[in-house]
Amino acid sequence: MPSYRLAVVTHNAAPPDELTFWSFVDYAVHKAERELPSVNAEAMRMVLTLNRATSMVVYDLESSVHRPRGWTWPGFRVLFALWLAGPMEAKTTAQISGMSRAALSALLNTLERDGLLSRERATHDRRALQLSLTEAGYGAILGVFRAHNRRESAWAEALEPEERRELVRLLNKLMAGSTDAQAKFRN
Amino acid sequence: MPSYRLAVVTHNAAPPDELTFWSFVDYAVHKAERELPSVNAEAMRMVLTLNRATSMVVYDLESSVHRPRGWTWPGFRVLFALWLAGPMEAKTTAQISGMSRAALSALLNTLERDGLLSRERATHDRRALQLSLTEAGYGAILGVFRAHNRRESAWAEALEPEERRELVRLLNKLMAGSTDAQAKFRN
DNA sequence: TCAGATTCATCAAACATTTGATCATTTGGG
DNA sequence: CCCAAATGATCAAATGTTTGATGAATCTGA
Repeated sequence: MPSYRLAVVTHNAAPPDELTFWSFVDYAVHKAERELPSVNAEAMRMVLTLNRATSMVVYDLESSVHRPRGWTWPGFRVLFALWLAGPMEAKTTAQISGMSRAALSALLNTLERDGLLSRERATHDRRALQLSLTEAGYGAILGVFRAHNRRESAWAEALEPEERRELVRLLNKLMAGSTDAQAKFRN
Repeated sequence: MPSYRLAVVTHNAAPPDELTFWSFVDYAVHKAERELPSVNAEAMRMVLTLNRATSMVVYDLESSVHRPRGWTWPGFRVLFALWLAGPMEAKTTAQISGMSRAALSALLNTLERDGLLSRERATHDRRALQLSLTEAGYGAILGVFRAHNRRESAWAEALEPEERRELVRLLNKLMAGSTDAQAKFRN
C-alpha cells in the first residue's frame, strides 16, 4: 500500500499499472480535470477521500469485529443507540442510528428473532413502537463494543492527538455547513 | 440542526429530549465514558464523527443526484471508475471501486441490462472479464458526474480552502496508518 | 362530533452486499 | 505431459436498503 504522500503527488497521464483503492483518488482527480475543465477538483478530492477513508474504517470494523460475531454494521448501530440512550421509540432509534423507518422495520425482525431487543406497542400512542434491549442484548453489546473500541483505538493511533481533534473539528464544520449547502436529510 | 459547536460542548447526563443524528455523537461519547471507564473516548469520537459526516454526504448525493436519475451509489462508483480509467478487467474495477468481486458480479447484471456497460470475456485469459462503457454509458456518466460534482462543491464550501487541504491530509494519513493498525482489507 | 388529513409502522418489489460453494480456466511442479 | 493447486467468475442464501403503497391510530378543524 502506497503511503498517503505518494498518493498525493503522482500525476500520471495513463492509468498506472496498479490502480488501487487508495491511489485511485489522485488519478481520478487529475483525469477528471483534463476531461472536464469545469470540474471542481478540490471538492471532488475531498468527497472522494472522505469516502475512501470511511469505507476502509467501516470495512475493517465490520469484518474484524461484527461479522465474526454474527452481527452486521447496521444491527450494531441500532443496539449501540439503545445501549446508550436507553429504551426509546422506534422513530427516535431510526433517527439517531441514521436509517429510514422502513429499513429499521426490516432490521428489527432479525434483531428481535435473535433475542437482542424487544418490540412493544407504546402505551400513550398505539401506533408507536417502544424498543428496549433484552438482557442478552445488553450483555452482547457490552462485549462487542469493547472489541469495536479496541479497533477504533488502533485506527486513532495513526494521528497525533491534536490531529484527531482537528479532524473532528473539520468534520463537524462540514456537517454544520450542510444546511447552507441545502443538503438532503433523511425524513 | 444544531451547530457543530453546540454538539461538542453539551454534557447532559440524561438523554436530551431531542437526540438527533448529529448530537448523538457527543451524547454517546460522554455516556460511554461513564458506563465503561476504560473506553478510548477520543477514538470513539473520531470514528463516530467520521461515519456521521460521510453518511450525510453520501445520503445527500445519492438522494439528490443518483436516485432521481435511476442510479444507485454503487452503480455510479463502477461507471465512474470505467469512465476515468477506461476499459479494464472486472477484478480491477472491483478493487478501485471498493467492492467484492461477488458484489460487482451482481451489480453488473443491472448495469448491463440498462445498457450502460458491456461484459466481454478477455482474450488473453478466458476466465477474466473485460468491462467497458457503452456509448450510452459514457454519455450518462458525463451528465451524472456534472451534477454530482455540483453537489460536492456545495459541501466543500463549508470549509476554507486551507481546511479542505488539511482534512484531505488527515484522512490520507489515517488511511496510511491502517497498515500499522493491521486493518482488514478487501481480498 | 366526526370526517379528512396526518402520523406511525409494515409490506412489496427491486437492488446491493456478505460469506461460502461451485464451475471453468490457467498455472506450476513432478 | 499431466494433474493438483490457484485463480476468476458466478451462484445461493441471508441480510439490509430504497421508494412507494397500505392499513391502523391519532389529530384537527368545521
